[in-house]
Amino acid sequence: MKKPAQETRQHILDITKSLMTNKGYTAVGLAEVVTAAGVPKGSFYYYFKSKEEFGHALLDEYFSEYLSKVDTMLNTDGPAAERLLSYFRYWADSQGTDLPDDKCLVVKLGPEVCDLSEDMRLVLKKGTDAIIGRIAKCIAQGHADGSIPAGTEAPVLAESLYQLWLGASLLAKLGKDGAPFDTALSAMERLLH
Amino acid sequence: MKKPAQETRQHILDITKSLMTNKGYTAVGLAEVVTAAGVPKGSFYYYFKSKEEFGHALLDEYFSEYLSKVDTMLNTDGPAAERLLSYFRYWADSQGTDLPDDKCLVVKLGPEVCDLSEDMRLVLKKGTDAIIGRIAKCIAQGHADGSIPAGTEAPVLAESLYQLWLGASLLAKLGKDGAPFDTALSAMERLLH
DNA sequence: AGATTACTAGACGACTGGTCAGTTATACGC
DNA sequence: GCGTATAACTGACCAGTCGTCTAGTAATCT
Repeated sequence: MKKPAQETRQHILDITKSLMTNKGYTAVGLAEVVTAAGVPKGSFYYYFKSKEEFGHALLDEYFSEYLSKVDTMLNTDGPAAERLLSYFRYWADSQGTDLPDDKCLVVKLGPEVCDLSEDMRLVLKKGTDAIIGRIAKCIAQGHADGSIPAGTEAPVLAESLYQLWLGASLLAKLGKDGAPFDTALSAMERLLH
Repeated sequence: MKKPAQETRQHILDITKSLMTNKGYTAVGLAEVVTAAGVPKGSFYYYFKSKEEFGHALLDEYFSEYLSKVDTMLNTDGPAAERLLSYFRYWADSQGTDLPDDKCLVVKLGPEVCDLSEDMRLVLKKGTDAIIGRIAKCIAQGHADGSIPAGTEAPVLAESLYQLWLGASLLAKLGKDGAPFDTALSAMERLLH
């Protein structure tokens, strides 16, 4: 009957992600977490030393998954400009109204938890820096292969694009409508040329 | 000894704004609100029928103040491009690390409360639409007076800029650092020309 | 069998948003 | 001026939930 070590811990993390995505960090209580995961309440503190460490782990997990997804998307063949475009098309698709999962935790949890815990803030900072780094790398490749005209330094342009799409996600969330992504897409095209 | 009608209500709203800005909606309990405002707990429910209505009022208040500030900034003399620039310079200044007040509630509370209450979501939606509207109007004036070259329709460009700065605020919050605003400023300049 | 690790039940005190009977202040009729 | 009706306001209290902890059981290893 014994589960492999840490499998339960992972299960809690997996199950809870969509809970957090929908309701936020503070609004989701431990009781809800353990019920959803089908884990006894008392066990929670065996796997996590506090709710904060739990949130920390959740964010860590999220970024590592997200970054590996980004890496596969940005490291395919073809012109860098096209790869970049397909990444942001994926962004628009996944953040659209419907799907419950895969939502951007940076937008949803970032503002809430970064003031609650310095630890979580640092995870968010490191994660977003990494994402911008991947975008910057792809832009630099675009400069090299000629698919993206030079003009703005890759890291700066990358941060601009990320900001733009973060803001678009926020507006899409507030409006329950994917239209802001069209706006972001067109602005991005202008920034790239 | 009697206070003018609704003065206490207003006082609660005023005092609480910075609390919410720093800790978030769910994380701030009624007890903290009433203590900070120096108002008896029981009175809270005389002025507000629920915490949700209170949050609703807080956001309403925020947008009305913010919009009037934007209006005075965007309705001065001079070329529209300059007025626009001064608005976003104010944005960068006010959202910078130091000042406790005047923080953008759209970034801080938006993602958290829009899933908690449809009412609050609609206030946020209406408010952000209004802000974008003011920016769009200024851009249109810029098209007319020649200070902003034509190329992108004013409403679309306005939404792009707002997205960009919203995202910059989020990154600035996560990094406790105003650098993202420089990035946004330079991206904005490219979008405007 | 004994030692060690893996896991869990349940209760802890503090605190949550919310209620309402009761008190205090104002307004009005005489 | 006084009595009374009405509005303005309040604090003790509610049921429920919060995150946390500890004493304990169950499983595994030596």
